[in-house]
Amino acid sequence: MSGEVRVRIAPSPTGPFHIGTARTALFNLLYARANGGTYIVRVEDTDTARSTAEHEADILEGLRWLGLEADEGVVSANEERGGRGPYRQSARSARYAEVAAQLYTAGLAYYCFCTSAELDAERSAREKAKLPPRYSGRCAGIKAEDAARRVAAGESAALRFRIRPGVVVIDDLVRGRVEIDAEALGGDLVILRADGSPLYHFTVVVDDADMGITHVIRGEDHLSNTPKHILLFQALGVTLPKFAHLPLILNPDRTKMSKRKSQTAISDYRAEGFLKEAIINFLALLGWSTGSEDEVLNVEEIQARFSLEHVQKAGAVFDRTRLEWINGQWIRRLTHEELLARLRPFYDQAAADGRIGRPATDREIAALLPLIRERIPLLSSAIELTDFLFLDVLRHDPGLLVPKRWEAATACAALEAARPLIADGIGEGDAPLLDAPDPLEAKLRTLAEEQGWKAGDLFMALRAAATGRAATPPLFDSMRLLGRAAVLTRIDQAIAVLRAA
RNA sequence: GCCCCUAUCGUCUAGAGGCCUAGGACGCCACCCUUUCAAGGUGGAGAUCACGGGUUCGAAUCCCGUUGGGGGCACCA
Repeated sequence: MSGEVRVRIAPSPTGPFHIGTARTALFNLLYARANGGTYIVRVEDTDTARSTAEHEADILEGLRWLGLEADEGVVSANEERGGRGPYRQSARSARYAEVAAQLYTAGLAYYCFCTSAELDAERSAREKAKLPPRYSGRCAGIKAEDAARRVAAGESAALRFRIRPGVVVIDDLVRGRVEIDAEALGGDLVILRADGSPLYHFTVVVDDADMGITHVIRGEDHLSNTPKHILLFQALGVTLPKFAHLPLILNPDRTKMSKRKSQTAISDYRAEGFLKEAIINFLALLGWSTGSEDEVLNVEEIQARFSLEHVQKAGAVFDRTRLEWINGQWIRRLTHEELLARLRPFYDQAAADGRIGRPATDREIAALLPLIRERIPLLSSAIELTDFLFLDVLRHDPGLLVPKRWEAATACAALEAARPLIADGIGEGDAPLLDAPDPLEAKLRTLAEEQGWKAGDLFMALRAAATGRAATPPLFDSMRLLGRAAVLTRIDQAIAVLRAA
C-alpha cells in the first residue's frame, strides 16, 4: 500500500447543491489533483425523511457542470464508478449493521432504552441548570444479558458507542494540533437509531474507513465533532485519515452562509449566467490564495498552485460583487464560439418566457457578440441589453425620448430631421460596422451642428426612439442590426408619442 | 452554559522577526477615453496590522491575557 491520496466529498441530498458543498468539493478535487490522488463522491442519504432523488440529481448535475465529477463513487442516478462501494449510504445498511454489531460484541457499544421524551427532559433539565447538554449514560451500566433479553423481548433500543475518557488530539493540516477533552463530547454517542438506521457520525467513519479515505477535507463546522470520529476510527482499529478543516463561507453578517441570508444554490447562480470558470475561480480564492498576486486563473492554473499551506484559517465572506467581476473577466476570455454557445440557452429561455418577441438565430447572436461581451457581467444581462432587437412593438417612454437639456418639441424636431438621413443611410439587414467610420454618423453630426444641438443629445433621442432604452450597445451598430424598416417605424412611433405628450 | 476555532483596508487577501512610512484585487471617488452603458487606462481615499502585556537590538509576524466574531454540543447531516 503506497501513499496514494484518496479524498472525498460527501453531499447530503437534503437540499439543492449548496455553494459551500461546491467549495469543499473543489478543494478536495484540487488536493487530489495536486497529489495524484483519487477524488470520490459519496452520497450521504441516511436521513430518508429529508433526502430526495431530485436534490441528489441537482447535486450530481451541479458537480458535473462545475467539472467536479467523481473519479470514483456516485456519478449519476444510475452510475457509480469504483470497486469500494456502494457509494450511496442508503445502499450500505447491511454494512453499518455489521460494523455496529462488531462494536457491540466488543463491548464498545451498548443498548440504550431511553425514550426521546426522557432524553428531552434530561437535556432541558441540564440546560436549565446551565450545564452543557450531555447524555447521562443511564443505560451504560445495564448488564449485557439483561439488555439482550429486553431487546429480544421486542423492547425498542438505540445503540450507543462508548466515548472513552481522555483527551483526543486532532492533528489538523490547516489548524495544527487541536486538543479536545472527550468529556466535552456530549456523552455516549447514538450510532444506530431504535429502528436500526445508522447516524451520521457513525456512517461517515465506516465509509471513510471502507473507502480508504486518507484525507478528510471539510468545513470547519465539523472540527468540534472530529474527536467522535477519531474515537470511532480507533474503535474500528483502522488507520486514522489526516484531517484538514477549511474556513467557513460566511454571510455578509459573518455567520455561516445560509439559504436564509444568501443565495446558496449553485443552480441559481448558473441560471443567472455565472460561468463555471468564474465560480471555480472565485471559490478557490475564498479561503485560499496563490501566495502571489495572481487572481484570474483557470482550474489547471489553480491545480498547479494548490496546497493546503495557503489555506486561510478565518472564515471568508461571500462577496457577490467580486464574483460578478470575475465572471466578467471570464466572459471576456471566452472565444466567440464559446460565448455564443453559452448565450444560446439564455436567448431560448427569454423567447420561451416572452421576454423577447421571437427566438434569436445563431447569426444574430454572433453579430451581437462584439457589441455586448464587454457590457455583460452575467450571461443573462445580454437579454435586457439586446431585447429591443427581438421585440415587435416598443413602448416608448416620453421621458426617455427627451434628453435632459431638451424640450419635447426639440426632440420631435430632431427625430423628424434625422429620419430622412437614416432612411438613406441604413440598408435592410445591415451588418454592424465594426471599425470603419459610419457615414451616417458623420451626416447626423453635421445635422446636429447646423441645428446647434449637441450630437450626444441627438444620439440619445435616436437611441431611445430605436431601442426604448437609455443604455444600449453602440447606436449605429444597433440601428443597422435592427434594419431600416424597423428603425423608421420606431422613429415614427416615437414622434407620435412626443406629439401626443 | 460548556468546548473548539479565529482576528491585516468595507470585502477577498499578500505578509512566515528587520525588504512594511503594510503590497495586490473587488468595491468606492476623480480624471482620461467616449453617442449611452460598459470595458480599458491613470490617480486617489481607505488598515494606529482588535486591544493590553511580554520576548527581542528590532514584532503585523513569537508567547500570554482580554475583547470581538464564528462554529459545535440531536435517535439532523
